Amino acid sequence: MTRKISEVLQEIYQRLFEFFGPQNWWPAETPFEVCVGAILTQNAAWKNVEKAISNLKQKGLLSPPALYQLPVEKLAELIKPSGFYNLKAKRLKSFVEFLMLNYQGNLDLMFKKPISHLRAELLNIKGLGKETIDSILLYGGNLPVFVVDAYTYRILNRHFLVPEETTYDEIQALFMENLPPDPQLFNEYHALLVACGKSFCKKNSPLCDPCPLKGL
DNA sequence: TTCCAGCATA
DNA sequence: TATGCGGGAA
Repeated sequence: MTRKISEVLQEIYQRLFEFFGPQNWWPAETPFEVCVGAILTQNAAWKNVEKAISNLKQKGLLSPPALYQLPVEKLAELIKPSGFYNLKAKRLKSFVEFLMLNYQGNLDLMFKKPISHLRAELLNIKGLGKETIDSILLYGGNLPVFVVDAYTYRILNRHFLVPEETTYDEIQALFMENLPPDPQLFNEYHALLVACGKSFCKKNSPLCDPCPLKGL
């Protein structure tokens, strides 16, 4: 008797929530801070991103107009702790330019666009990939988009729920077609998968025995 | 020395 | 498909 995917996904969520509790994502004061954090945290530890964001905050630069004016070299210097700083400075500038030129720097306006249109628009910005964009949509815009990341893939794959070659879109569809389209649920679910990935489902030496998903 | 809330390029 | 990008923490 093979269980329905939706039941398995619900059980994963329940187990993780009972073990870890609410994760309170995304740690940011404003939607714009979510966007900046989403770009800065690309393949970087969040602790280091916090330092970079703190630098921007201290200088009063954490707004679309301020970053729009700031030279990319200055920006790179300030976000150094988050790593890949020259690259990420360009990416931040690209996003802010997009936001200023198309939405007058107004994120509320941007998030009013139909999700599929907006997602396609954002995908055209160099340096914004699917995970970054979906994080912005879900955590910045409170839109019902499921965020997939390396932890999500690893956890599903190790439990034989998806094969090796599964794509981002396929994993995203798996969640979105088998769960109610609830932003709060998607918010908590992704955050819990990250928590599980960091604590147990590690890249090289996974701790399967004490993992809350053991025996799934 | 590894690894991190990825992405673009060749 | 592999590689560059990179500082900071474990």
